[in-house]
Amino acid sequence: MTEDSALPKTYSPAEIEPEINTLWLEQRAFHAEPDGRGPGERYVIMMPLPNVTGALHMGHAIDNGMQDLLVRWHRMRGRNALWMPGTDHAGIGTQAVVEKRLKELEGVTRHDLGREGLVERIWRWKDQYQARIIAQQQRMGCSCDWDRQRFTMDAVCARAVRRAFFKMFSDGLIFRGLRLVNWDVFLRTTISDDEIEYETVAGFFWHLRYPVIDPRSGEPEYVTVATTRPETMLGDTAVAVHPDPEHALDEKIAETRAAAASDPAKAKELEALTERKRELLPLLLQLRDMARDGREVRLPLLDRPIPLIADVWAKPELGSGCVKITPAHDHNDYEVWNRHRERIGIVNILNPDGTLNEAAGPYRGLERFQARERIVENLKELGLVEKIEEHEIEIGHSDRSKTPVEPYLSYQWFVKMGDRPGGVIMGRGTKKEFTAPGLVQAAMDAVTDGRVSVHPSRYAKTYLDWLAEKRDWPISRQLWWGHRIPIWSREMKKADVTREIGFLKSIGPEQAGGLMVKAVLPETGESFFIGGGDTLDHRHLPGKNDSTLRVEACLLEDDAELTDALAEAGFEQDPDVLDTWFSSALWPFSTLGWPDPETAPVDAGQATLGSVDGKPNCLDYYYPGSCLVTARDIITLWVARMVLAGLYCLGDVPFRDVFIHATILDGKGVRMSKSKGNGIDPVDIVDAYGTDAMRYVLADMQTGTQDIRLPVTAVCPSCGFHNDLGSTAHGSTIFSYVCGKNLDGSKKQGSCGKEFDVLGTLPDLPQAKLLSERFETGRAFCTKLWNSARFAFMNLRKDAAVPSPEDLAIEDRWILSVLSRTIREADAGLADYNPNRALGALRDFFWGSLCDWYLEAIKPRLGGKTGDMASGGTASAETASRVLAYCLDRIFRLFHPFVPFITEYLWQRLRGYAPERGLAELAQAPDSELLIRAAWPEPENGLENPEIEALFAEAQAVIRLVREVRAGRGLPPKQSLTVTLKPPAAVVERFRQTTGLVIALAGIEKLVIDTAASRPSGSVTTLAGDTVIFVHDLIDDEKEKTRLLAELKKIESNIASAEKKLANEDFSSRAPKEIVDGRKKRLADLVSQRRALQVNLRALSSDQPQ
RNA sequence: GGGCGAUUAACUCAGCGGGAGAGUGCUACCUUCACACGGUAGAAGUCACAAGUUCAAAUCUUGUAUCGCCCA
Repeated sequence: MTEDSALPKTYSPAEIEPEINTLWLEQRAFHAEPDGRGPGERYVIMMPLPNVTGALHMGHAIDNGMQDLLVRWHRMRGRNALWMPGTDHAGIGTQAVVEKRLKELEGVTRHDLGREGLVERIWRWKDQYQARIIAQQQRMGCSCDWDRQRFTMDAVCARAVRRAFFKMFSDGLIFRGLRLVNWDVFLRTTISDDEIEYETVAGFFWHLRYPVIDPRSGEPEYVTVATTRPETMLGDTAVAVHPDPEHALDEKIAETRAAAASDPAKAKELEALTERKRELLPLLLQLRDMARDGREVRLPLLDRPIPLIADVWAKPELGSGCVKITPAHDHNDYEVWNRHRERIGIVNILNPDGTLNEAAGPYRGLERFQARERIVENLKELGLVEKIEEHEIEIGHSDRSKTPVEPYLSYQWFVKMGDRPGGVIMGRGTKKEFTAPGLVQAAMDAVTDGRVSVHPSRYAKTYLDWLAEKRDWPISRQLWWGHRIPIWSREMKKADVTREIGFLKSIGPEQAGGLMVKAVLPETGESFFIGGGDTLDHRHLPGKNDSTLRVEACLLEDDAELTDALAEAGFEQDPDVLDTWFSSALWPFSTLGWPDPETAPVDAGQATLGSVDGKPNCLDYYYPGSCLVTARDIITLWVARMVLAGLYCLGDVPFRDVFIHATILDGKGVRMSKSKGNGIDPVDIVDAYGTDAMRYVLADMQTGTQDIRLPVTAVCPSCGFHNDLGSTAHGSTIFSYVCGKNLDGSKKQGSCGKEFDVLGTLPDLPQAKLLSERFETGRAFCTKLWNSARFAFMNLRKDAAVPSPEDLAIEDRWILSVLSRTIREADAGLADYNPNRALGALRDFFWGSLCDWYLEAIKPRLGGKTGDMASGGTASAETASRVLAYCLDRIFRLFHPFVPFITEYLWQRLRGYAPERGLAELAQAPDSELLIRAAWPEPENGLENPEIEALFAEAQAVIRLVREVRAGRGLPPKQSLTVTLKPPAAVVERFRQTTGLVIALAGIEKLVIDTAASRPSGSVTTLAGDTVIFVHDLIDDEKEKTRLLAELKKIESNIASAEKKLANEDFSSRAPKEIVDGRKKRLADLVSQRRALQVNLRALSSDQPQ
């Protein structure tokens, strides 16, 4: 190639990125297949599947960026690297979004469309968003195997879900139970704890009076209870008082007294408590005795007698000291009910849609908040409202529908997570089968014994703490979008079971293997497995002959013969679907075709999961995987469940490592999210700065300790002014801003002052695009990489001869040495999940060593003739060209996982400019058609040379000092200088070796090296260690004398402190020898510097030549 | 209330027992032929606070304050 065909002058990511993407996709560069590489040579990452609720955000950008970094690194290291992409159906999230849109755009509800109709609409939504997500991921350079992408509801995953459920059901790990759940009255489904957003709002404490039934003499007429939700009183089944109020109060008083010692505010509280004890305790004791006596109060409005009970949930230091108990509508009260089941009942007053049911008597049919008003009004009329206090309350809102969540009593399906009698067989039927005490324990053990290691390790504690509670996992959702629970059930008399399900005996053996029937006695939860087909066994059914049993049939497949037969016999399929996490938990192996990759029903055009050409199938080959990469908020939800699902289904952990990366925050340290108006779309960043720039910055900020703060900039849609949201004033809403308006009301120059919105939901305001200027660093880096490559390409000699070791100049040997150390450091950083460390090492090498020093050093060699070489010896333009080509080859490879597009693009050109890039016996650099498949560089121990590095560092010091003199005096760079070096005789040869370098890089015209030089008149003197540098013809001697005296003073102060340190007996005797020696050396250096300065000063004073 | 993390230059962050670092920003000079998204040089920090351990503390221990996250 010629200089004419050099790179374009400017780096333009928008031009090169699509071209490179096409190249990779055409070459199927991301595709992975089982081959001969052994278990230690495989690298597998299952993408934490983004859900199809919406587009990707910066959280996905960091998550995918980290995964791609690891996958590209391991792929280049020669691993058979599979990165499995896919998307998650996100049951509630997606259904909520689609339902909301239906209502907004078409004014219809899901009940208008019906189950099938709604599901069909959601599939359409999913197709649209899945395509968008994949497009986003491809723009981010994700090197996933697109031939294998999965969706949690596709045929392969659905089959795995069905199998896992059937297996768990058959093992007695799945049961149906009555539980108090978080109910979303808008979506009419239960939601998990982590789908609730808590918000503190102003509310009230209503103090209600419940009349005591038949009060005896001296007894109170009323018991007062306080509540924030008065309508729940309709479901009250008891009033509780503390069983030992005196002791409880004393404890509280003691605690407050201790705190009051240091906090004056507590003193007041202490006083109030003491007062309360004096006034209230007698009443509480009396009520406690009444409770023990079995006395009752009358529930107003419904006129229902309810018992007084003694329970520790009643806090004597709060409110009236008594608390109403509403087991069906409050989690704490539910626990109270569990403790007093024999005395108190449980009454549900709500319908699924949030209206009151028949248990609410006269209030039935009212919406919950209407009922509240009516009830308070009626109680007031009866004189039963003692007082109303203002009170801040925390209200949980469903983060899907934004409506207040109601605790609600309902039947749900659960997985038993705790230890089981006889244990649980894990990986049944596999070679790795073992018995664990229970599912959760198995998952805990895997982390405790190191089969799964968490990075950073502190997150292992989060994982273990959460699992240690061993809570059962609620898996049913009252939704239509998801995997429907494969249970058909009906109730029947125990005596009739044999006759009623006898028809099941007639089914064929094939279907029988996919059928499991269980009978449950609802009152106690006792159950018995009847089995399936021929094995039906009715001998040990629970309950009495006239008991009603619930018979549950679980089907492995939707076999039409079976479902028809069941329907005919009055069985109905459960209407609920499974929690999304149930299918996500199987992701590490459902994607690989579990339970049988050979028959996995992959989509048309996809790579098969079964065995090809005698190679292992994907499941055998790629399971267990290598690493799970995710953010920490998902540890409990997902990581733990994947581990236990993998152990349960396959007997082995799903991955060896868990890499928890940073969370993306905005400039104020607030978690970035679309709904908060601070969410940046990664595609906007890519448009503005390029993918590589984005990835570079994210990798550079991933350190393992800090979260990633990205100050958010809004680009004004009216004038294009960049507004930092942290310092811009809001407009008419909290999601709008005024362009250029500072928080103090002043206006920034160049701004238009018009209002804009950042959410895109305010109809009257234009929406601003959100960026972060933090990414400029990344673009600057890419530009530097581009320009340095451009320079190199213009100078590389295609036909350059391979240098032999003696051809190498000092700068050649130096850069090769530094490069090898850099590779070592980059590897260490990557292996330690510290991209910042790896990238830092690479950048320091590329920018700080290669560009700043090596390229500058070889410019004269590249441009000049053989006789015009900068650093003497046998160095030549050809040698420089070869070394440079080798360095570029290494650099492109090393940076590739971080900035894949630009490196691949430059690699493609480099192959033309320098087809041969190895250094013969010194170092190999085999070519590769694609950089993505090129071999990862290894450190070259033979090239590392500490002596050369030290020699080069000495030359650098001299160069820097001369530059400092130049800059300090404002001399133009063009002005050539005459310099005399006066090194100690012992090291003079060292400086002779680097003369050429110093001349070239310090802009020196004439350099004299003379161990006996005296200070030339008018020269500036400076010191590099104990070498004196004279820069000629610059100043008058008096000024120089003053300057030298100042410098002498500084050195003497340093000497004093060094001497003091060494004189300290404790230091010299106790500190390690190398530290003490280091100090001694430093002191010696200082002393010789002082001597040199003194010599110069004498020369100035006496005017005598030295 | 319990747990985890953070607090280092104006900003964003490294360093985590032995001379305070980087990038951005700032100042001065430089459009020299790869790069002004650049180069050279420079200014800039009681390493949150307090006590302790140590010959030596930004670094280890304890406590305090502030901020963030997770769990109840």
